[in-house]
Amino acid sequence: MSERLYQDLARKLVDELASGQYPVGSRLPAERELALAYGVSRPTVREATIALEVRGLVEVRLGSGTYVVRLPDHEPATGFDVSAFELTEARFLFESEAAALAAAQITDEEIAEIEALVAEIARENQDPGGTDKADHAFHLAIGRATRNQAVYETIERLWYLRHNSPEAALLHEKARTANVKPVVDEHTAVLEALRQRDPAAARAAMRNHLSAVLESLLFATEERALKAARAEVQAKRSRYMRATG
Amino acid sequence: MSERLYQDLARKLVDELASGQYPVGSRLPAERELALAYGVSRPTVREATIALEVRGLVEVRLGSGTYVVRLPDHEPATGFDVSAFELTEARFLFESEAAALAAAQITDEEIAEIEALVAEIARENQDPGGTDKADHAFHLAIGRATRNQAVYETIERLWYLRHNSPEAALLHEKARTANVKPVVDEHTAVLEALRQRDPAAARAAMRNHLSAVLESLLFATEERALKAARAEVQAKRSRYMRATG
DNA sequence: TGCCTTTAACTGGCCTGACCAATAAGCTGA
DNA sequence: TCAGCTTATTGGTCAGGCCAGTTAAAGGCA
Repeated sequence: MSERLYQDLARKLVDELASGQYPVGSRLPAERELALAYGVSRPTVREATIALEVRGLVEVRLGSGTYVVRLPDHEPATGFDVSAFELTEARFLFESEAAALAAAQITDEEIAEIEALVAEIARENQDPGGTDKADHAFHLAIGRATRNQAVYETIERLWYLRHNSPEAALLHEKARTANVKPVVDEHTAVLEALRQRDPAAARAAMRNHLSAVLESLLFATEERALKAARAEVQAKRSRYMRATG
Repeated sequence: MSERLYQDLARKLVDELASGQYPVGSRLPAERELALAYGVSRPTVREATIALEVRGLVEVRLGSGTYVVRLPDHEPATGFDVSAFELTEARFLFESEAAALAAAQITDEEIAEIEALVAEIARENQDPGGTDKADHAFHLAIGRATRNQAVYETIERLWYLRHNSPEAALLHEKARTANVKPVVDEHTAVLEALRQRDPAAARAAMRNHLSAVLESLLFATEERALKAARAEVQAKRSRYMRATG
């Protein structure tokens, strides 16, 4: 109730779409009609329809009307509350297969690109305050080599979710700095398998890499829990000391 | 250029966010200032900011201002133009592994649920005009059994994309009606592997199922191309007849 | 002097009413 | 019957205004 009017109206419209009142392809009432029906002004109606348009639910055609593009059913969750472990596990499952698919049809140019990225990853790891852009590019390049847009976007999405989970990013950073050397070797192994055009080897190398990431992530989680427990013990101890002074 | 003004403005604002001009947490200029700066009216500015808000880029706080929530980098593609083949291939890669993971930890309750869904799928296939809701529920139930939110959401997302590609849905429908019987057997095989808690068998059964879907999809594609070619020949022939008639 | 309250200058939320441009349906005339 | 014109309808945008929530500066009190 305390929502802004246009949000309230947008929600109502989504509900009506979901109820099947307006099938795909049908036209919504004119803005002036909606304004009258819901007791709001036309600018408010426009704001609500724009919200629906951005979500890809409707299409607004000048001089014609606003039409239903798709129903809000099955709308995928935003997925901002996935744990780092789950994300990496999903990548472990998915990117291994993607690597195998990529190995079957990768071009020389793509291999050269990935080779350069592995070198860049080595450089990144040297730098203590370095980013993981090359690492990102590495995994995306493999996704691109699958020649499958759905695979590519899924890899991209999983990485994206990781970057939008503060906890995940923190743990990853922690885990990454812990073992610099192996990470490069793991990437090199993937590259070598791709160069051999060996799907099974590529799958194995990627599984090995991501299971290592998973392991170091679990290690970081443990370490963090231990640190938190120690801090708690310390706090209790000092409180006890003060009390018993 | 031919974009609507608010879309144009929204794009410009996104560009400025991407350029780092406004870091996360900072405040954008007031609506009245933006209107003046870009030579548009305030309602237009409001429409643009609402578009950004729906995309999760900014947060609008009444009486305070609009603040940057996240940068538009790494924004995942909307993915509305993925072909049916690519989607199914991605599912083939991903859901097989998900089934293996699920087999390792599925509960008796979940097995019973999936069992009921397989029966429901059989019923759906009897009905010529039936939906594929049970099929959908089947795959989601396996995703849930992985105890991994990221895996679940990815499966959900791939299915969702399928339903939003008109071409994909059509081909699927075509492919589905072509081979009713095998589909039930394939689902039953997956169920049996899950019941045995056998990851390798579950992976194999799911791979078998989705590769069958992939095959029938290719068949439908061929058939459609043939039909289109025939229609084209027919059209040319009749035109020739009229011309020479 | 320093803290707290008050107040006034913002900011977004929403409205009225209007004009323009693109569309599409209806009309008209051939 | 159909092409071309007319006109009602629809979204696109603007101007200007009032209200309500927020914030920080100004002022009062201790």
